Amino acid sequence: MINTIVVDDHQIFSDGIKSILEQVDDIAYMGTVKSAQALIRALEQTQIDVILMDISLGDESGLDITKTVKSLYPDCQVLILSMHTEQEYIFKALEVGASGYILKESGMEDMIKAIRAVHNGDSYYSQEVSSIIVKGAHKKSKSLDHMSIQLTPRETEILTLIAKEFTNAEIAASLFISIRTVDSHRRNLLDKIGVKNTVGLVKHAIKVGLITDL
Amino acid sequence: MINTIVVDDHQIFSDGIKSILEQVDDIAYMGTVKSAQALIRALEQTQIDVILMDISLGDESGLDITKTVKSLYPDCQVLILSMHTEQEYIFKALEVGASGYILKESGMEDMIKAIRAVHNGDSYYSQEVSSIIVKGAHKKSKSLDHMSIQLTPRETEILTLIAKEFTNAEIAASLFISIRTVDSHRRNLLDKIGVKNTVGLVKHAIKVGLITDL
DNA sequence: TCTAGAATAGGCATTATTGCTTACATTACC
DNA sequence: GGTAATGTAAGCAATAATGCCTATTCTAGA
Repeated sequence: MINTIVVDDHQIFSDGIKSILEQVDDIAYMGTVKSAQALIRALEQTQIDVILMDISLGDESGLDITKTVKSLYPDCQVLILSMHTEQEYIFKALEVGASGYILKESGMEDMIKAIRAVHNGDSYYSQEVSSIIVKGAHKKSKSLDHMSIQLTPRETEILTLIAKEFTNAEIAASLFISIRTVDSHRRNLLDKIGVKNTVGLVKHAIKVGLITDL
Repeated sequence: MINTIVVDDHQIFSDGIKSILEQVDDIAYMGTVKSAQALIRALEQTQIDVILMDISLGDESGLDITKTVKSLYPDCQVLILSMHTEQEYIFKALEVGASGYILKESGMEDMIKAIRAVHNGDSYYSQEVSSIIVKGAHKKSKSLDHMSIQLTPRETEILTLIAKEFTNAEIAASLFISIRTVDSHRRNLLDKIGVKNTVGLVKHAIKVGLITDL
């Protein structure tokens, strides 16, 4: 049985989904929520397998919600239901961790197949969406192998100490340099590695094997 | 060939070490430094296998230096040369990552055996030190299995988001609670997990498998 | 019913970090 | 001899995190 929940603030549309899903044996419709807040609450209380997410929510972005949800509940699959065919939306959806993207104009067969697919751990994109992805794919072939970020020896030293829970002041004291220098290195590291804070630095240090004992 | 360096500010003593080591075929004496600063410089320039560390350095603690060095150069082994037989010193040395601890009153055979042992990845403690360790061992049998820190569901959510590079403000927005609440949770996490900053939180999150994709 | 734990939230102070920018010395390489 | 990279350091501002404390609400369990 696949537990599903709908995130949508268009009453009529979600009613339609409900009546469709209730006719399908292996899919359980657990309800509709109209806001991110309500969704989080529902996830905390109920075991949800697949979220049917409307991408054009009122003031909140369905994509942002997706990102948060996937962070908290990675096992919960998100299927985007959208009216938008723009590449930007579709790729953004992929980035934030959605497992599928179908258009609201798709048929109910499409949606049911998609729900089963994403619950199964696969991805699902409807015909139109697939062709859009293919078109834009070569542009977005950015290197996912960021293993090859070149740090200088000094930067490596600094990063190692950061990942050992040293503060900048402690690093400065250990290496006999000014805190300002450690500051500079730290900022350069954020830039080079492409993360936004200490957390990202630590994860990179672990990723590249700079520290082994967690 | 085992490259060794001596950290000691007692000229006569280090001269003695030098003359002993120069008579040993498989051990190279690379010099003596009198301060942490000089040691770090030397490590940056030369491949050092074993550091012979005087624990009773003038104003700097050999133990603190050891900790820093082991953080930066985990493959570099530290052998403590000490006059102190107090349990406290010995256990502290173990904690900061020293591989061996011998007393200055030990014979040169002891020291040479110790250098070879730690270079080989083993530990080495002279007779007296061993018996002191055994005496104090049962007291210090603290649980190394900190896998069993019990976090509440909410704390787990917060920690997950922290480890995903969310700031407190972003977490607050995601979960629809006040920043102050996230603050509180964060402080409780630091307490519970027993770490001093965000870095420690992230590493714990990884350790217990809260986040899988680095 | 009383209590302990959990989640919530705020006050207040201090320290740490990030963001943006500039600068200088050294080394290595062309 | 010029140039790029590296390591060093700082000014200045804003945001984030940490430390220590109190307090309220709610719920589960004794």
